[in-house]
Amino acid sequence: MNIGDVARLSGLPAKTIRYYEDIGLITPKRAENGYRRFRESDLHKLSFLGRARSLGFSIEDCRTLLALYEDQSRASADVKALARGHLNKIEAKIAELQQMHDTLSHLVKACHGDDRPDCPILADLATPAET
Amino acid sequence: MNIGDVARLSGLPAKTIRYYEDIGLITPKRAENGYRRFRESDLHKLSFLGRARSLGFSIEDCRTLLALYEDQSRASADVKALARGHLNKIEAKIAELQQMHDTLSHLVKACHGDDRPDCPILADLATPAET
DNA sequence: CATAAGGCTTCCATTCACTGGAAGGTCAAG
DNA sequence: CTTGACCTTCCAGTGAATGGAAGCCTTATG
Repeated sequence: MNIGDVARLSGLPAKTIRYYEDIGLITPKRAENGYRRFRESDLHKLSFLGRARSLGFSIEDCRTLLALYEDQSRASADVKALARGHLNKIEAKIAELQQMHDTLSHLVKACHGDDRPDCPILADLATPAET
Repeated sequence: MNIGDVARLSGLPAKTIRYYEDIGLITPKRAENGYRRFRESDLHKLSFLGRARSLGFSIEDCRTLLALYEDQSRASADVKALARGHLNKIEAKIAELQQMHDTLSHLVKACHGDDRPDCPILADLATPAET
């Protein structure tokens, strides 16, 4: 398979696939003409990576997950710990965004939004933080 | 005031303040020795920027907000539209993270997390997307 | 007066995970 | 033979800083 084929099948852009080779996540063979030649196992890895990335795992996490996946003697505890750690980060990020959201939606509601300059949003921004 | 003073007072790192000058958000004067000389108005702008950034506004949004803030004849509708747009992005991001969170926490719960290799998290990642 | 500590300057590189684009080689169809 | 779709590499840019090196400037102390 050429890169266009695995791109279609994995749903990843060809650029991204080349990048993944660059950073050593996959190591496709080369044909005589220099084209990358992908095997089923490469495609499988790429799909795995795409799914892991869509769950928000970092590239380094993906590297670890791939290694665990291929290690037949892995402990599921290791996978779970990694996922749990990522989940914690997601939760922290959601909490942070929720905080922004609450503050901002309050301000947006308070702003009458007409052609007058008076604006509670700008007033808040101009006010020293009250943490 | 030197950069260290405004850094302390605004809560922003000196590096960040220099960067803000670089991209034209502030334009402090210079003393004879080459040091940046900040005025009260610069400090005020920096605090404004810090607060806006903490609400997640992009640098370009901050630039616009600052311009609106300084435009005495602004329409509050313009500020509100910008904030509303940002709020939409926050909501989209929260929804995306919440989706990741739901999927991942389900998987984490399903993983027994012991020393056996069997793992529903890896099984999910190895499964083609079902979108 | 010398020196040491701390503050200031600029400039360059790095982060993360791609993405865009240029310049050029390869291949199959008409 | 040419067109167009692929493929290749390499370089640069994204956002928003952050880290570090090399080298002035200032202030306090011995």
